[in-house]
Amino acid sequence: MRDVAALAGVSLKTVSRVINGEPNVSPDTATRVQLAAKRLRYYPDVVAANLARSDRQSRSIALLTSSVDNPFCSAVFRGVEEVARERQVVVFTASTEESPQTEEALLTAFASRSVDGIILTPTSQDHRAIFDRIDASIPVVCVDRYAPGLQCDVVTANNREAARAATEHLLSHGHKRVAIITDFSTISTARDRLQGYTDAMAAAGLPIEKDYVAQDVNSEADGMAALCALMALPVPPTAIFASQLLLMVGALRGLRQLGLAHEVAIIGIDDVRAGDMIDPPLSVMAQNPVAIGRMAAERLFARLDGDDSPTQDIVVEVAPIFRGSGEIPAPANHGE
Amino acid sequence: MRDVAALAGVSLKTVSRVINGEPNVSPDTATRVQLAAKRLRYYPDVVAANLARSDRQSRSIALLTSSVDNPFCSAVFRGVEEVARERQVVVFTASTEESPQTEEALLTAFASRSVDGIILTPTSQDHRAIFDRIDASIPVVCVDRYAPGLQCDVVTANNREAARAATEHLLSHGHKRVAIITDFSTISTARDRLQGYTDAMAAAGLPIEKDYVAQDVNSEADGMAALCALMALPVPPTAIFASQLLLMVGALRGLRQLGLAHEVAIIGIDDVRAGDMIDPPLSVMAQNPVAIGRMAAERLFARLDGDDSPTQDIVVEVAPIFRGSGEIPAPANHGE
DNA sequence: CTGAAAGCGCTAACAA
DNA sequence: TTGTTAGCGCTTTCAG
Repeated sequence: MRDVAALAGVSLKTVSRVINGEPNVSPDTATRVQLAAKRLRYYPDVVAANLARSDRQSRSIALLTSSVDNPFCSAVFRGVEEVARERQVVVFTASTEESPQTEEALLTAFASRSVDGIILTPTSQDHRAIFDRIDASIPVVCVDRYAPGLQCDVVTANNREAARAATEHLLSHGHKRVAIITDFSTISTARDRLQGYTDAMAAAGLPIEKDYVAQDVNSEADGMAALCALMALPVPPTAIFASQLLLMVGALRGLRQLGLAHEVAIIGIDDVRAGDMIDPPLSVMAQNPVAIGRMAAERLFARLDGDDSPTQDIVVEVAPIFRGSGEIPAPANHGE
Repeated sequence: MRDVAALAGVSLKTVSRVINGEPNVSPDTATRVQLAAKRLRYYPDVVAANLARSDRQSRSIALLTSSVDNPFCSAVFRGVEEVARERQVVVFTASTEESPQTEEALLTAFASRSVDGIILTPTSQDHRAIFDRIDASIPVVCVDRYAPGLQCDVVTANNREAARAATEHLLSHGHKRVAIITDFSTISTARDRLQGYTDAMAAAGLPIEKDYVAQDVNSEADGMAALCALMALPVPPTAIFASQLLLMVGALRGLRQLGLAHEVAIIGIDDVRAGDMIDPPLSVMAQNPVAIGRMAAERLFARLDGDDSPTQDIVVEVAPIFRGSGEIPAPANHGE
């Protein structure tokens, strides 16, 4: 920058003005500076500029999800990226692996880099300690889940209702023995979905069999294992509600392996690529993760723009897609 | 930091020393500083620190892929993230959308943020202009594809061989009319795969029918459209090689819609989640995108560590997974 | 072992 | 319209 100023025969401040398109620069001074910058291949250092700038915006945000590799998370990322790009904001991304320690380390790392805001899929049960540090200064928006003790905007799917509708759908096909396979109960999403399942069962006057509730299942492999355990029960379920994409895939693989893929009904949450071509075609309650990501980013930018209204809980509806796997009827001799 | 120094009754430099764990600080001065830092909830600003530091490392890298939402890309990201995290380096990610303009804008944005290095899935055909700016200062590693005129480390799959093997596999099941559906020919990966297809056809003494080469197909929807066009030919192909994940899914959907999913053989590149449960089960040449991402990151960090050996071309082998869709034999009356 | 001064690349506030 | 001075939060250099 010094060199540019020298070559153009102006002061540093004038260069700064030209670079930033500030007014009050004579056109020919401006062109002289631009030429000099071009010749010297000068590009401003936005990091240094942001350090000096009084509003101290870094024009960067951080997105923390459970794994960048997870299709739901990367679709959320997609939505976030779209709105960030419109605002010329870049985004750091990292995976928490559902580990509170990793989450805290990442949060600290990004806060130290003075990101303007954070979009978080919270892992920890208690974020107080972390947010003692971040809270005041950096706006946070939670996405997909909320966190106890964390007062911030939240964007989630209507998990409870989606789970209720999914379960009810199974019940409407004559099933009475409906099992649920669900994620870590530390995750609000999993708790809400379990609640929706419970709601539907209660509404139908059916008891909740403890054996039919497979909790803390968190991977495709575990989903398959959980399914096998369910089917090995003395009185196995006739329908399965898999409360997460990976669990659905794992469970269905289990059913196929047991030769039950066309006997036992299964419905999941989140759509899978090519889910229509799977045998049997997947019935799912489809979230719209890109929209969820967009909304979270919009909320974050609103905060950055000075919105200090009370925190919002944005709930996004979930769309049923019934393709077959969830419409397998209960066996005729269901009376046992 | 000033406040910490004041509270601890020491100079700025001493605080800096304690924070960075530099030697030559008496233990009790150190604890005094640490206590003060804790009390004041002081956390260093790593951005400002990096600005002042002579080596000027930002401990950040950028990853540019076609879309963060693409399963191949996010798996690469996963690999990159794993090795970046080991080094306490954060990563910016962004999608180029296969647009050279977007790519250039992102490259400039990240260079202006002085990332230490860049991992890139190149879109442009000519990167000279961009790299005039970046080349000297910021190491770049290409991943998945290489770019003409770009002298840098590259990590790709063995695309040509994978395509050759896939095509040969179809030929070995008696097919003679084998079509290829492939991506933009500006993409090196697509060109190499087309070459592999050509290799296999030539080795079998078969001509390349222009009509059987569907190029510049770049989405699931377009893949389906391309498939339908192929099957509408007077003499349609009996086997399809889909040179990319999304194209395979689109093409298969087309076959299913035409009721030909069990008549026409199809083999793809890249595995799809639940590909084993699709009807028919997918035969694919599976890349290992996480490994590719890891290797790219390792190469980048080697450069950052001062490795100035000649640029490397790392080629990763592709693993065949034959599950059914690629083993459908040619029809008996294949004579004409 | 510790501190004072200078400066990283840039912008803010004010002056000319 | 332009330039000067100070300073962002930190590290460096060199002197104590």
